[in-house]
Amino acid sequence: MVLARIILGLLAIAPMTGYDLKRHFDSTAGHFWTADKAQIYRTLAKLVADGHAEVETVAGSGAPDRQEHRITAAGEAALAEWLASEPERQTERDPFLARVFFGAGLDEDGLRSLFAGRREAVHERLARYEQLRAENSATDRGARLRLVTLDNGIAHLRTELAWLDAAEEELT
Amino acid sequence: MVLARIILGLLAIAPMTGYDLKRHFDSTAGHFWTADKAQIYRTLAKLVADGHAEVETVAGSGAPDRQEHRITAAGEAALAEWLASEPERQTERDPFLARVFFGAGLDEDGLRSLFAGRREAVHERLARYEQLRAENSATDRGARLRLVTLDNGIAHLRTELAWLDAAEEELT
DNA sequence: ATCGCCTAGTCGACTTGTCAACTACTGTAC
DNA sequence: GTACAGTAGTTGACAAGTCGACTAGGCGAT
Repeated sequence: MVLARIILGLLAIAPMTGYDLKRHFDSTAGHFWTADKAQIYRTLAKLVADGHAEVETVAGSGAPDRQEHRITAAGEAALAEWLASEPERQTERDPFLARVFFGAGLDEDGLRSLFAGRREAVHERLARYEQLRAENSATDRGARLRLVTLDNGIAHLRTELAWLDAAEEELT
Repeated sequence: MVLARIILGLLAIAPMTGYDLKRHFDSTAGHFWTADKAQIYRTLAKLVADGHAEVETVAGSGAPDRQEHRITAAGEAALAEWLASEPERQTERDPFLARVFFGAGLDEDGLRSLFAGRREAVHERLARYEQLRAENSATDRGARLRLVTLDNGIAHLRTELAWLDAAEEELT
């Protein structure tokens, strides 16, 4: 459900193919949602079946044909309805924290490498987000809202780094 | 897979019933994982089938019988193996941020109530975590590790509140 | 020329997670 | 005296997400 709405939201910004959507989930939308491409294509098919989107096959110039998906009026209504509805409650799920939680079953070295791996992953993500942040500017309200969610990701990654410092300090 | 390991980890701390596990996911483990009770009972059955846990029926005094699950040696080995294995990569999924991302489709009031709802939910969670934090002390390495993950949750919730302030400020 | 990568999309099998209903007993509040 | 909340567990139907393999053409490098 959420994925269908997010795709609808992306289609509302611009018509896209499943491939384009996948790239968005791997970059601009990656800080709040991810999706497998199989799932993306299936969801697109469902959106079309529900009349929330339309397909137009665009002949690819030197590339495969593109199935451009465009949001319909019904789709826009469904999106607006979702936005105004009660937010779904968040389910926290962090396998890294789970490992730390049970870290007693790990020796000092194992724990250290667990933290080191996390640190690296967070740094990588942070670099990507900051790059993205620098590439975009808040031209209108929509862009400003999108940037603000990116700032959320950046803030949390910085918090994670600070926590890593404190945690490693405390567990010495 | 992760849920099975987390349950194994909890059983390694103390033998438990599915009901006990559910309460843990709703409290002490809730900051890094949640689980539906149907899923918990099914996973427990799988752990028993795999020889990672054993069941013992304890007659309930005035209450229903309890199916106490105890980790086996094989289960402990599986848990240790998981802890030492490559961490699964994190999939960020936040429906609230998704809503903000597409917030252009919402009027000022809708956006305000979206933020207000989040703020309230975060406050509530933070209060729960801080309560938990105050109730527990770091007696040994295991307890220290568990508390440190709780601190992670607290740090992120505080960051979220700060971000909410900044975001609302910026979007005025 | 052949290998790997990018674009673009499809399919089947599978795992994981969610929802709602249902059984069954106890203790407490109204 | 009965309605509700808590303990304890089960089941079926679904929805959501993951993985790997497959087709198919184009482009650049070796």
